[in-house]
Amino acid sequence: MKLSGHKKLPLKFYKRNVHTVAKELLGKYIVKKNNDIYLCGKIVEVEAYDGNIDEAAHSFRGKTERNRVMFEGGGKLYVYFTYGMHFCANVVTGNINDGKAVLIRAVEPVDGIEQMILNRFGKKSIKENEIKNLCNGPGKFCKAFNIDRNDNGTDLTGDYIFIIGNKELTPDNIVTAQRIGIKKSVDLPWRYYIKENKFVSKR
DNA sequence: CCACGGATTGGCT
DNA sequence: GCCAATCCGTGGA
Repeated sequence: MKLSGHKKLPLKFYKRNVHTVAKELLGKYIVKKNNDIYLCGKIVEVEAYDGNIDEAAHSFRGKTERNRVMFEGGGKLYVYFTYGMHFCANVVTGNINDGKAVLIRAVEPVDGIEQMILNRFGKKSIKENEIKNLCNGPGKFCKAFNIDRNDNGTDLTGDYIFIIGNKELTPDNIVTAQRIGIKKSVDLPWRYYIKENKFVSKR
């Protein structure tokens, strides 16, 4: 795809309500420069986390060394390590000290797919019907995009990791559902994904 | 100070 | 469907 055809999202985009940002991130393209090539994926599934009222949010009990990026204001990438082996990436939203972020749960591979395959499986190619397994989960997405603790705190208005697109890309068929894999605040319907998209982690 | 368990994944039954 | 893998931040003692 042509990166030049889309505009990089400005800081203003991120400094808004976490649910507004979550839904508007759907359909947009997240880009990461990796080994001189651009990895690009269409965001198809996200979850909102709000430290004020959401016990499942890392920010719920206040700022710590681990979650401090969640408090640095909209437009940063918050990356954390979990289960002893996986990384998950979040787009921080709102203002400084809000403690709100959007977890990227799944993307549809668009560009740099060979490099994603290499990052995920350490080999050059996979079967065509395995492509949907490249980034259909928060840990899988980070592995494919080579996102780890070094990327925590990345400024998304820079040219290393950023998100591109415009308002027209926002899908009109967004499903709202309960979040996945959490034990607290399980009833909050804060998971959003594109209806019938094959690259969503779970339907 | 230390035991617990997690915003997950993949392999095996 | 079930469960092990494998760190390390965090909360309770």
